[in-house]
Amino acid sequence: MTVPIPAPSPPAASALFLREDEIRRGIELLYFGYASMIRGPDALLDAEGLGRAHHRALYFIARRPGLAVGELLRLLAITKQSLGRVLTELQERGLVAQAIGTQDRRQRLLRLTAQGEALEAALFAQLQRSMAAAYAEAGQSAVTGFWNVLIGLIPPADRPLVNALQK
Amino acid sequence: MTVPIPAPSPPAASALFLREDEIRRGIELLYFGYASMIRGPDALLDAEGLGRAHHRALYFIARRPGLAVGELLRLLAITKQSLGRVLTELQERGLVAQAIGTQDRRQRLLRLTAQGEALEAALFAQLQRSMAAAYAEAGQSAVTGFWNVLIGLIPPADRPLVNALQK
DNA sequence: GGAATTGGGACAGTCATATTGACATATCTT
DNA sequence: AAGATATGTCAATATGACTGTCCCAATTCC
Repeated sequence: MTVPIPAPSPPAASALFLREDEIRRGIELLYFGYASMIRGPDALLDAEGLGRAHHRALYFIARRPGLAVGELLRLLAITKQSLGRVLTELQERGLVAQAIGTQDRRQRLLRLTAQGEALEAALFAQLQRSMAAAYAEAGQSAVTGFWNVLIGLIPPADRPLVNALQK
Repeated sequence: MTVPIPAPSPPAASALFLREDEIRRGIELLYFGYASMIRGPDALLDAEGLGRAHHRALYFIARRPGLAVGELLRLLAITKQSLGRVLTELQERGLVAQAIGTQDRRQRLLRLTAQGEALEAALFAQLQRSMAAAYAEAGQSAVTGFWNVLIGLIPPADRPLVNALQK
């Protein structure tokens, strides 16, 4: 097991956190933490007859109103055929609306309707409940560490895409 | 020189770390971090003709050799019909073996064959590469925060199940 | 000892979400 | 005018989940 070891200087504690058990602990917590979070909105989605794929699309459209279909595709990392069905359904239900791009008229800019905003807000409230509770329980300094490890998991090439979600 | 150097300006969680933007940041990083991690072994799985569901089963059987089918079901949080197909395939390929429980002879205790261990080790190496790099980049104190927030996401009732994976 | 419960397995049908491949149209770039 | 890009659509397929039902063997309860 060859792992990158940061540097020789810091005493004792620093090398230990790359042991297999520590790695497995991180994998498992990431798995169960992620699963627990996304399970929150399931009841609401079921009641609407929507799935998690619809939620992901709603989430990013809410986060970046006016994003183009191609940007959403890159965020979701699925094929346009897969997204097509989801987007069509969301539009048929009046949750999402399209507008033709102003700079590039080939683009279709997506945004939520008032109805879509209401649903997304309700879904978000479920995620928020989990996340806010976890933040509060762990404390602010833990949150910084949480973010930094997760950023480290994302391939550098993908980070600009993720960071662009922040205003 | 003493500590792994984080990226230029690691965005710190602000004092108002419960604001909507901070919550959304956590949701997004958790989403992309999780997705990035589990994408690592995909090429290997494809080459074997296996899917992520097989990997999850292999992972937990490797982690807890001799666990019963019911325990695996609780970890994966799926139905036994869903697990049934996965487990059958893994056994047909000679990656997983069953033994009758010693205390309770109704139980089927699962473990990896030598072949299964070899495959799981290769799959784990992929996960490890991501996670070790993220740990090294973020630094040890970040890892503690990472764990603590993730633990906070897991409903208290489920935590014993997760913690029991640690020896 | 008999009844109820539990652990595991199996069959059948369905659904949600993803895939590949091919093709079409409008628009932008050069 | 030619080529690239953004989007949409049709068709077929795969994966991984679901519900519902039935079954057997072993354990536990009374």
